Amino acid sequence: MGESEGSEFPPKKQQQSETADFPAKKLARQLDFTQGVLPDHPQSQLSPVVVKPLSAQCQLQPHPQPQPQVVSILVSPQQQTQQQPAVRVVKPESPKSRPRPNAELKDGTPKKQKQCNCKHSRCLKLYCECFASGTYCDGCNCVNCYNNVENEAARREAVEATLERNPNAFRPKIASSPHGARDSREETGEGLVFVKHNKGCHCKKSGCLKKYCECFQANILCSENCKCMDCKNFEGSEERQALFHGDHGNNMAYIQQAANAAITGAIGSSGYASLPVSRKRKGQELFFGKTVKDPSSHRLGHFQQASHIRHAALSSLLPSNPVARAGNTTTLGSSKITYRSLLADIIQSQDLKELCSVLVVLSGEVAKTLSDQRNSTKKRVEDQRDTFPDSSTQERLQSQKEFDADKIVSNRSSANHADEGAPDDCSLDGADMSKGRPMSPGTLALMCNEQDTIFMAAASPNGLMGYGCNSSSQLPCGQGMTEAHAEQERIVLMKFRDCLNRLITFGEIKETKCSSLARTELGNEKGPPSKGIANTRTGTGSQQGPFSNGVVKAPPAAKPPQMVTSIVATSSSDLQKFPSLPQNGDNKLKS
DNA sequence: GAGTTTGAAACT
DNA sequence: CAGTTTCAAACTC
Repeated sequence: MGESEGSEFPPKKQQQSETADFPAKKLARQLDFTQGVLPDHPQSQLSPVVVKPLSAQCQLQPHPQPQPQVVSILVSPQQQTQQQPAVRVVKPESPKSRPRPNAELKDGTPKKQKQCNCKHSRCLKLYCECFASGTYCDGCNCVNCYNNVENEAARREAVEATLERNPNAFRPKIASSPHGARDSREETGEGLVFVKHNKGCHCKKSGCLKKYCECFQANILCSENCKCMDCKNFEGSEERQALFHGDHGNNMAYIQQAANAAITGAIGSSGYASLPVSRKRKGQELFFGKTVKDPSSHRLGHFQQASHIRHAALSSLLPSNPVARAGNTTTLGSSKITYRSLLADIIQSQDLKELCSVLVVLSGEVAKTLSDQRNSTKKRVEDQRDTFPDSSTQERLQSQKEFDADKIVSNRSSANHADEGAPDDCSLDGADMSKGRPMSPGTLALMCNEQDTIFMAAASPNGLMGYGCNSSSQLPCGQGMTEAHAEQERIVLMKFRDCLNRLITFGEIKETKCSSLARTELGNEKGPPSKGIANTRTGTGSQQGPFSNGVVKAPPAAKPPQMVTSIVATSSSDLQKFPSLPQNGDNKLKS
């Protein structure tokens, strides 16, 4: 009733002529809004992902491709007739992370768009979810809707009014904490992300455990921003845990799927939606200080806590970079689902460099060995030609030469396997990389074309490819050079494959641990809930993670850097078989 | 589906 | 800023 129905929204025909007088600044701001791209609103570029309520969040949702989406409001006027629920076009994406609880179906399938049911607000106030989310009403069940193209003037004015009341009205309510305050943080599949409700809720009766509560709705814990009463939406809350763990089975499957996805990379960014885990308890934890609390690290988030600390170093190769994505994911609000590969912690950018160095060195060494081999063979042939000038002997010598070349390959392969010792390597080696396997003309042509530009260029800084060049210079491109590079490529690829295999193995180990952890955690939480500092983990302790509990056989090197080092170290040991291998590279790997 | 409850938004 | 009203979603029956 408080809204003067008539005066506040003049007839649309009139209004549309008024809009031209907006100050430029205001107009620009409105344009931001009307285009669905709000300033500082990164999540507007992400696909809609739905935050499920705690009870429903146990299923792994298919992750929409995070392809950027222009969220300009494009609903055509023809489709925007008021009160036309029958017409249902795809609504532009919400630029706002305002909780959109109905944005999905019960089975977890994302729904296109929330349909509002406004009756008295004309869909021009924040009461209206469509309006609040910066979208036109489309196919809604609203009455007397002005949130459409036909009433753009009125709508714009309403936007203006709303922004004057609250400049952040259309900004995400749920956003990452700019300073990464540890309170109210959320552990996601991607490591810890600091999220909180910007304004906080003010719930009184719901205990912040119903969707009336915006925090709960957004699947975050209440934070110090909240002014709620009798809040139960904090880490360690019995009520909350009871709610959350209503369905262990799904949760477990969820975690398992997540781990599998991370390992197999079946999902692009691989991973899983953020579990409703660990955040901070507003009251008690603030009382005890922020560094100690975080019993958070409870549940799935255990092993991800370390990654949270180190995530800044993750390379772009990794499926998800928490740092890069934190802004997006955390401001998603309703679409706050994050993904992270289980391998994310394992590889650091420096490790990739090391691996590349190893491969380059290995390549150079192969080239050198080949070159030496050919030189010796050639010399032998020449010597023998002088002794046995007959053609049959020449053929035999040629065969000998080819045999020698093959022998090099064979030696390399066996050397690779000799010191790897990893059982998981056995199945893949050798067979599919058959030595002496003829290369297709296309491959040969490719090698001839690329060798000087890519492959050799990569190694040339070390001067290692000089061997290959020397070798090549002695033989026609189609033969010696090609063979040399084929061999180099083969060895390098094999080694790279071996590294990948090892990486997979580590990932599998990690998966196993995660699964066991999840089981353990779920089992433990059936018992007395952790509250306050009782189960507080220290920051350093959490680094160690739950893997030290012996539940799962720990890998030889549990820490990511060590993992990678050991992965690459295989190459290092291989390189030792080459007497002329530069020591620095070896030492580097071993260090 | 109707009625009730709830808390954010709007208003005073 | 606090209190009240309005509003629409969430919830209950």
